[in-house]
Amino acid sequence: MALTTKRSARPHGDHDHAHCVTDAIARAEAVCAEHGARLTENRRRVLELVWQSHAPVGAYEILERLRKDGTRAAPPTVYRALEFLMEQGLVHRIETRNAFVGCPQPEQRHVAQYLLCEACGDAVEIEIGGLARKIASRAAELGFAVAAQTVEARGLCSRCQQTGA
Amino acid sequence: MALTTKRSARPHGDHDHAHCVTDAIARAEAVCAEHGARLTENRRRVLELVWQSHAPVGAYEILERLRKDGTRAAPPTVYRALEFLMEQGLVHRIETRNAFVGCPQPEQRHVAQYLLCEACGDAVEIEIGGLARKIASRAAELGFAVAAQTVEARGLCSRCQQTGA
DNA sequence: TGCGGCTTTGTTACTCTATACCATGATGCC
DNA sequence: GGCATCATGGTATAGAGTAACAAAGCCGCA
Ligand SMILES: [Zn+2]
Ligand SMILES: [Zn+2]
Ligand SMILES: [Zn+2]
Ligand SMILES: [Zn+2]
Repeated sequence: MALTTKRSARPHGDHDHAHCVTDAIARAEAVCAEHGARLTENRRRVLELVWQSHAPVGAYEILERLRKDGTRAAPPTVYRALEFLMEQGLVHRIETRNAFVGCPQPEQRHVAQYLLCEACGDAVEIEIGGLARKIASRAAELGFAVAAQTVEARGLCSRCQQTGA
Repeated sequence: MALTTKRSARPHGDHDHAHCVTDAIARAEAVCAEHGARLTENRRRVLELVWQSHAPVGAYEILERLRKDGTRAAPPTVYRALEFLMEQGLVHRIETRNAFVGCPQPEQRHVAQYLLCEACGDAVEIEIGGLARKIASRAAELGFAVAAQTVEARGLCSRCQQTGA
């Protein structure tokens, strides 16, 4: 039973998204093994559901999908899995949407920076060189010690700009 | 009936906070006049309540305080006022806290960037030179048109670092 | 093999945040 | 005064997140 199709994966379906998912799971296994953490069935399932699309997905949407599998899940089930996945760096939270998205680079810890398309909902994780450092160093000048950062830009992706015009 | 005191204003009460509030209101009047917008009694009151502290305040906390005034307010009352105040640039939303804080520079539109202390709750609005531009230009390289940005850094302010140590 | 401690999950019941919707009232322009 | 527009009141409900406690699974060790 395929979780995803090329069509549903990305509004602009131009890649083999099934590969995104299987690849993400495989890498998650490796990351968890490395960390000595247990990627249980629930956690793996939630990760798959998060990876169903490149658009951030809400916790309650995950919950619905879990229930369609026949499992009787409640909110804590989902939130606990998400918490674990975030601790492992496998999933990031999109603050401006109260939603979650899979990380394409879980092997190395990083500050996540996002471009969020307001038309198609897509989220693209980027890393602007020196940006995180710049924020931390400016904060340090003010005596502030940065522990975590959130950088999210909203607007229109290139595809949606063309479509809308 | 004074809205605020020096003590309650900032965890590290080292300034005349009453002045912050009256100044903020005065400038809000000017900004609204400039925009041809109406700073009604409700909106002014909500703005005052937001300015009660330099820590972001939740919508329902504002609601409680409104009710203590004797007014029978409901959530939409608060959210509508906040929406208006944000449109006018008088208030910013802190995404990582689902809370709102007054803008110290409402006269000129800008992207708000914040340092958020996890110990005392204080929010300091900063503007890191070139940061917004850098984000927008990197996005543009990827064909993405940025409409709005969120930049929030969490950690410890200088005072709380000393206190904790 | 069975015991004891730890981690993970199930379940219930909330709290907090935010919005949809419709009715009512105020404002200002002609 | 009539009318459009803006602002508020008020109810109900949707959406997001957590507290608390019980049950089950896993692991190392006797
Ligand atoms: Zn994909
Ligand atoms: Zn798009
Ligand atoms: Zn102040
Ligand atoms: Zn502090």
